[in-house]
Amino acid sequence: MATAVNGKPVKNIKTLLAIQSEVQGSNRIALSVDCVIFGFDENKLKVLLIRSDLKKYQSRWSLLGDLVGPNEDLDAAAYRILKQRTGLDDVYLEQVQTFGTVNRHPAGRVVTVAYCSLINVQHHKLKILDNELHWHDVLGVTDLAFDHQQIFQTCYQWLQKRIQEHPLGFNLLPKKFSLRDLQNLYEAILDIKMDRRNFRKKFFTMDFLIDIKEMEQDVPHRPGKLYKFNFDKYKKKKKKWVGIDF
Amino acid sequence: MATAVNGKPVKNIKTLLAIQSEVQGSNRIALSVDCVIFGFDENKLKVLLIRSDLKKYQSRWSLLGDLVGPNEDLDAAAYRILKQRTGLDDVYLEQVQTFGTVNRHPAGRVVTVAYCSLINVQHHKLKILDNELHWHDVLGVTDLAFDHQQIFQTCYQWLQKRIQEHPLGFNLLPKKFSLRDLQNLYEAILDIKMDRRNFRKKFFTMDFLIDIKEMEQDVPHRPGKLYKFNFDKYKKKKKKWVGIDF
DNA sequence: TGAATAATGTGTTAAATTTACACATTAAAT
DNA sequence: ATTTAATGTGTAAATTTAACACATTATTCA
Repeated sequence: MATAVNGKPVKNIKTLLAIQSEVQGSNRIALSVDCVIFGFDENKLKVLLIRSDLKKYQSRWSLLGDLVGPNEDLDAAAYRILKQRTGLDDVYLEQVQTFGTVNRHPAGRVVTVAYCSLINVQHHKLKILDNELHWHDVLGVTDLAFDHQQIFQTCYQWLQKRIQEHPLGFNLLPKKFSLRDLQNLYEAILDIKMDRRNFRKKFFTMDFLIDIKEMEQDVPHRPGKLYKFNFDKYKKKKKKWVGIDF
Repeated sequence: MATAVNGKPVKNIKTLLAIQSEVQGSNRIALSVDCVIFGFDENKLKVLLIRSDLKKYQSRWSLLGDLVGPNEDLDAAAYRILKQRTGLDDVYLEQVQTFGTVNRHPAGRVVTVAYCSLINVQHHKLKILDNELHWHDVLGVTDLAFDHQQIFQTCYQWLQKRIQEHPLGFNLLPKKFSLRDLQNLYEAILDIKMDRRNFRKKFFTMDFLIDIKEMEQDVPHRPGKLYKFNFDKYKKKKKKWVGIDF
């Protein structure tokens, strides 16, 4: 902040106290976090939704959100909401975008920050089911409450881009996984089919997969090899991408 | 928002009125926008900074920021600040990230949303110079006030990535530009040297440059051809990028 | 027990893209 | 007219991507 407050320029040098009065004054806005929690199950990308509390939107599904506390870090609020709603912590969680249109929420001025998370549906069973919390197939998500459809779309597109540039996907898989598991994941998130041979070649060339010399169990066909992702090696290699492309 | 407010779960169905009381109650936070305005001049990337108002940070440079008004759209606040500080509108402006650590600002709890802008220094002379507003070479920016160094770094990295995926750069150039102008721009923003022949080939292959059959004037060497960017063609072609790469 | 099934695992080749690099051309300056 | 300092063009090698086929392995079922 600088020499103007809420549009009114201030010519004289302001003291800390003067700015404090502005910060503590009427220039305050309700701030919320909305979590778009993606999961992967039965080779499909899912998203967690709950029923909206507002009667006007009673029949609508909405994202998992809550107000940010006055003494709560923004990131902490996102993790709190995820924990409260699902009982889970220690999962990947990233800020995506802030939505701040004046009339986006019927209860008044609420600016909301969208966060994304990816969790493994099978390995993280939901412990809380209030407000009909459950997984929805992302391809069938329509007509969400408030501006949540827009927030969801933004996060879905963000995820599709992000997963091609960072190894997010491995947080959705068990520690040991087959290349088929990995490909199913990418195909589900990107909603495309990929060539199995080229997909393998791609990941082997990247050289972040560790062959753990184990095979799949209890599959009704030839079992595939199992791999682990080499996070340490990835962190060291992080390449500086240069390549104009639009 | 859903069935919890500020960490306290709410079991019964809440009415719109009840939620309104939360939104209008004490759960409100000062919200600001900080603009990181990049410019290009003399083949160098610059950024606009002003002197901080706070005595504690008197000698520090800071970003252009202000509180968001209770009835002001978030994007509108960013454009207002840019306009107020520079007199300019109709420029490219994008949201980058929100910073919400509790103690990030000495005046109290202020969550800030960072926006980026790219303007042409030579063609947009600053009309307002309060608080020693002027262009700083980005490579020499250190020790900004508050957490502005972190915000600046985030925006700088964002810009370097963004300019490789979207034709932002053309907003920095005059409508007619030479390929040398374009390359200088990319080299300045990415802080690297590029091969002139391959750079040309890249942009000609993209096929978004229009040869306007004019030459540079008043250059102390062989004048280069001038081009325009074909924004219409770009909008139509926008490709869906698929290519796992990390 | 062995044939059918449904996966995994491995190349190979052509096309496209990226990288490295060299020389002729043009206008201005001397 | 010569020098200078750019622009403008092209080619060849290396790398990456895309399209595509067949042998292998474990299971299932007749």
